[in-house]
Formats: sequence, structure tokens, C-alpha cells
Amino acid sequence: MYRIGELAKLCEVKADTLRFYEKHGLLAPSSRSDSGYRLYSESDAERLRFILRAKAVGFTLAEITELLSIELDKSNWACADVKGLVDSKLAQVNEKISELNHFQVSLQRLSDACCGGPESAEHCSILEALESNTDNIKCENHAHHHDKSQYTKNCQNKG
Amino acid sequence: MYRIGELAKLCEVKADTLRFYEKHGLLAPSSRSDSGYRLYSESDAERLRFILRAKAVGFTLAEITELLSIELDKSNWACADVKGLVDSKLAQVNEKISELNHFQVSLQRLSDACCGGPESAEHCSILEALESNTDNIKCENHAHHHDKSQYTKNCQNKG
DNA sequence: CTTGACCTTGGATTTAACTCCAAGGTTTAT
DNA sequence: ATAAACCTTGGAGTTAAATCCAAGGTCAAG
Repeated sequence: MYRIGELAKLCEVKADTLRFYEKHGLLAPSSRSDSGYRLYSESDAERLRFILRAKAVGFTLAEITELLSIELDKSNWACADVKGLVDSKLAQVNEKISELNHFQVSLQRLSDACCGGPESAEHCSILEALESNTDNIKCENHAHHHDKSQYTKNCQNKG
Repeated sequence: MYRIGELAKLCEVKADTLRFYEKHGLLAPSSRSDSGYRLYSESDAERLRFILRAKAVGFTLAEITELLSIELDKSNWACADVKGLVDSKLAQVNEKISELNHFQVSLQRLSDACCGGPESAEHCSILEALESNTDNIKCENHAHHHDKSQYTKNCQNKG
């Protein structure tokens, strides 16, 4: 049997996290010592590892709660149910990735348009893009600068 | 001049959001009516659009606050400063994408290993993977099932 | 017998960006 | 003049997953 700090160290989480999981019904110690200390069995530890593996593939604690309830009553669930949870998570993840890819492309375009040099930001392409429109970015042309080529090598503009 | 509801509708945000932005120093109306109504100028509207564009490329409100302070004092900032913000955001976004790609791959592997059929989850590959280890997933072999091929077509296992 | 490490509980705080609410004042249209 | 639609303020609630705190009990070592 592990005390809370032992299990925490073993699984690289904080004791507070284990208490949090208990409060939220994910993992309760199977017993208590005479003085009230939580005592976790090896099977409690397995359950914790299940939780952590599910977290590691992106499930929220609410979703893990569902998975755990299936896990404890497997015979009354079908593969379709389990796969459904995974596929639904997969869809969420793909959607989030897609949003972030959108950000990524936009930010990269902004970054590429800016010389990133010591010039005043008065004509900064990034600020100008945010002032008017994120699409259709114009590259900088620091006319007062003596070495124009130095800081504009990233820009994809034509003309 | 726009009243709060007008500007909100114009920019497709809620009036509450505008009050929230004001409370957090992002956007204050340039005046008030005699009765205390907020009155936003065209330039306030432009500032709001700046905020919304920055949000659309992934910046947080805290980061947008920084961008706005640069925007209002451009000549005392360099392109390098602005590009620095963008590149730092880019790095964060890339990191998050990378984490989500990790989730994506793991979930896809789990999904592929599971037949997703009406069979009992007692031998579900997904649950088994979460019980032991996310890597090295074993596909299902529902020995009691009469049509083995029907639900195992997704599995990549060898042997 | 006391120090230090560990444990208990309940509850508060954190982060981000809103969103909602109540109680009341203003404007506009009929 | 009255109802509908709009506005004001201050403050509370939401979500997720912890994380931290205070006040106090327990246990092993020296």
C-alpha cells in the first residue's frame, strides 16, 4: 500500500492532484490507515496509470471518467462505444489543429513580411496588416534606409 | 459616434465584450453622452478591428495590449520588437500544434486498432492499450465472433 | 521530547476571456 | 404616457485542472 506522497512520486504527479482526482470521483484510495492516511493499493496505482495514459492522448478528466466507467463494466459496453469516444476526441483534436494551423499560416505570413530590423516600426508591415487586413500583406520598404536589401529578404511580394 | 450596441453589432461582438475590453484597458469609448452612454468614434472602431484581427491570428488579450501600446507609439519601437512578438507567438502556436499532433497520432492509432463493432468491450484494444501502454497496441481478435474479418479491417498489426 | 517530514480537511486562488445578472436610468415609437 | 429596446454599474458565474493555503494531527529519528 502506498501513502499519497509515495504514489504521487511513483507516478510523477503531486499529492494535491491525487486528492483532486478523489474529490472528482476519478480515483479513491481503497483504504485508510487508522490515523486516516490514504492508502492506495497496486490496483489503485493501475487505475491512476490508466488516467494518466488517457490524459497523455488528450482526454479531459470528464472524458476519462466516462472511460473509467466503461473500463469497470466492460461487458456491458461495445467496442463501438469506446471507439466512439476516441473518434469524437479525434475530431475535436483535428478541429483544434486546424484552427492552430490557421494561426500558424497567418503569423508566418506576418513574420515573413516584416524585416525584423532596428528600423522604426512606423512602417512595420505587421502593424499595417493589423490596421487594415490580415490578408494581402504589403512588405516593408524603408525608403530612408540605406541598405534596402538587408532586411527585406523574407518578403514574398511581387513588384 | 456609435452607441455600444451599434458598435457591437457592426463588429459582431457582444456589448458585454466591449465593456470587458474597456475594463481591461484595451478599448475605451472616446466620449460619453449626457446620460452616460458610451460613445465610440470611428477611430475607436478601428482600434476594435485591430484587436479583432490580432485575436484572429491567435494573440491573447494580454499580447494584444502590448501590440496596442506599440501601435500608439510606433516611432519608439523597432520592427524587431513587433516581429519578436509575432515570432514568439508563432513558437507557442507551433508547440501547441506539435502537442496536438501527438494526441492526433495516438488517438488515430487507438481508433485504427479497434473494430468499433457491437462486440463486448471486454477485449477492446483501446481499453487494453490504456490499461498497459499507449505504444505497442494489439488489435482485437474477437475469437467468439463468427465473422472475424468484418471488424478488423483497420488494424495494422502483423502476425 | 522535540524536530521535521508527512498527512488531514475545507476552502480559496489561478488563468482567459468572456457571459450573465439585477436593479435601475434613458430613449424612442406609438 | 407607456412599453420596448436600449443603456448604466457592480459583481458573480463559467470552464479545466489543478495548485496553494492554514490549522492542525501523525510518525520516525535522535
